[in-house]
Amino acid sequence: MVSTEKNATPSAKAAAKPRGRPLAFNQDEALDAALNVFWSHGYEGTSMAELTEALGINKPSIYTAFGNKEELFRRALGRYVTGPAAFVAAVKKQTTARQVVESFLLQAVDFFTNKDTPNGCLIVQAALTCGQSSSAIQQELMAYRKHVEAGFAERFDQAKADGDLPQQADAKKLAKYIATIHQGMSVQASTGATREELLGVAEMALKSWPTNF
Amino acid sequence: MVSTEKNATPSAKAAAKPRGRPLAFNQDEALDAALNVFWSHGYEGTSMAELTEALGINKPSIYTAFGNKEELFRRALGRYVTGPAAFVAAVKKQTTARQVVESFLLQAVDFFTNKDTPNGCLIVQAALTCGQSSSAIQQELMAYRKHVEAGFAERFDQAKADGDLPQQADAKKLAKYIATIHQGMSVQASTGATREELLGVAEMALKSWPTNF
DNA sequence: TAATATTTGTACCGATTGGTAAATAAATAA
DNA sequence: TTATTTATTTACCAATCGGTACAAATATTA
Repeated sequence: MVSTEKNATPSAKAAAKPRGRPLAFNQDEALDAALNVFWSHGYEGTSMAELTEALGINKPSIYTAFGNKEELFRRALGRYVTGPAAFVAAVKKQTTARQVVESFLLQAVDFFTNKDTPNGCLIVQAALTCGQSSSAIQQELMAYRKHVEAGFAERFDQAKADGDLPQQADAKKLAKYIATIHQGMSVQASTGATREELLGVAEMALKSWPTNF
Repeated sequence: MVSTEKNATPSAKAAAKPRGRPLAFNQDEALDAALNVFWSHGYEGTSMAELTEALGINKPSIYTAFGNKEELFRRALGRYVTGPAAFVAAVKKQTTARQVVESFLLQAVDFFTNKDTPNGCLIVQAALTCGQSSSAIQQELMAYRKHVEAGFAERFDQAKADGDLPQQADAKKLAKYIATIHQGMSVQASTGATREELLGVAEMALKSWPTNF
């Protein structure tokens, strides 16, 4: 079920009036539905038949709107990164490295065990589903992971400059460490770990965090 | 290519002489080949076509020998657990909890990055590949993980009794912690992490291990 | 109204999925 | 040899995969 919605607001930059038959669904709602399916079953584990049912849209409409399955996944992934998983990029704004990683892991626990969304991380879930086709998707996901990890490493280098991490700290190593914890918690969550159990894991992982004091 | 091999040794308990046409392949070698494919691509990511090519055996022979794809996976999984992954159960024989977990993580690093085998852990790899069919396989893998984790928890309880873990230590929590590290390292390994990087992760993870001294 | 543009539903495409029927080949038992 | 048993080969099965041709439906423009 996708609600029909007309853009009834005549804004300043007038939206060009569409010529033909109007879309019977909302693109963003459809993408969110697709995201949920991919998030649950991975890329190759999701069939077009599942998608048509979840989106409430027939296949040809999906193809005219999004291109193909791979493009649909990319669009859904974009929604994921800027939506529910936006906290991953946002935590770097915390004032100290310690606060960054603590905020990251604790938010990840809540995120992974949120009752309203599939358990675990879409990117970890989809990255491991690899039938040697879809290698393009796989490499893209790997690149994204590397990007996130590099972002944390940069943040930790900044922390060393700020003086809230010891000079001898290895930023890349620390980044890979918390990425590994994150991915491990994702696997645990997608196979049934509870919020309390993951909080215990995060707490233990934080104990080994280097300090200047 | 699978070598033909007759059981030429007339042992005490005489092996019943087979009646019909002899098998043209060695079952254990075939299982090892199947294990390698499943290990690389997961359960659903592996097709029977890939298996026939990797084993060098036609499909009907695979089906008469092993039943079906699911049974073949189970058999391969058995070989995995008692073969290359046997160290997981064996490390519990170490004399202290600290030695158990240290030995476990360091061996896991070498195991995950062994050049002669696929990267990462078959069980993590296959557990996340889930197209809602094969839920039987998925639950079996989850049960196995739980079993391993429970085994570590038991070992840590023993360590508390032995006095090499503090009395206030939470055995289940510690077990889930190292299981999470293990799974995270597996994801990292299957997406390209090097031995040195994983050693860094393991080293950091060990820093938070509780001590009595 | 008629003409045009776009989306929809139905029905289908070739390729691949896991799995098998049936004939043939290779062994032992009589 | 002949009968029996088992394994192999070839060729095929229905179901599903991602993707699409085509015509009916619904909108704007003229």
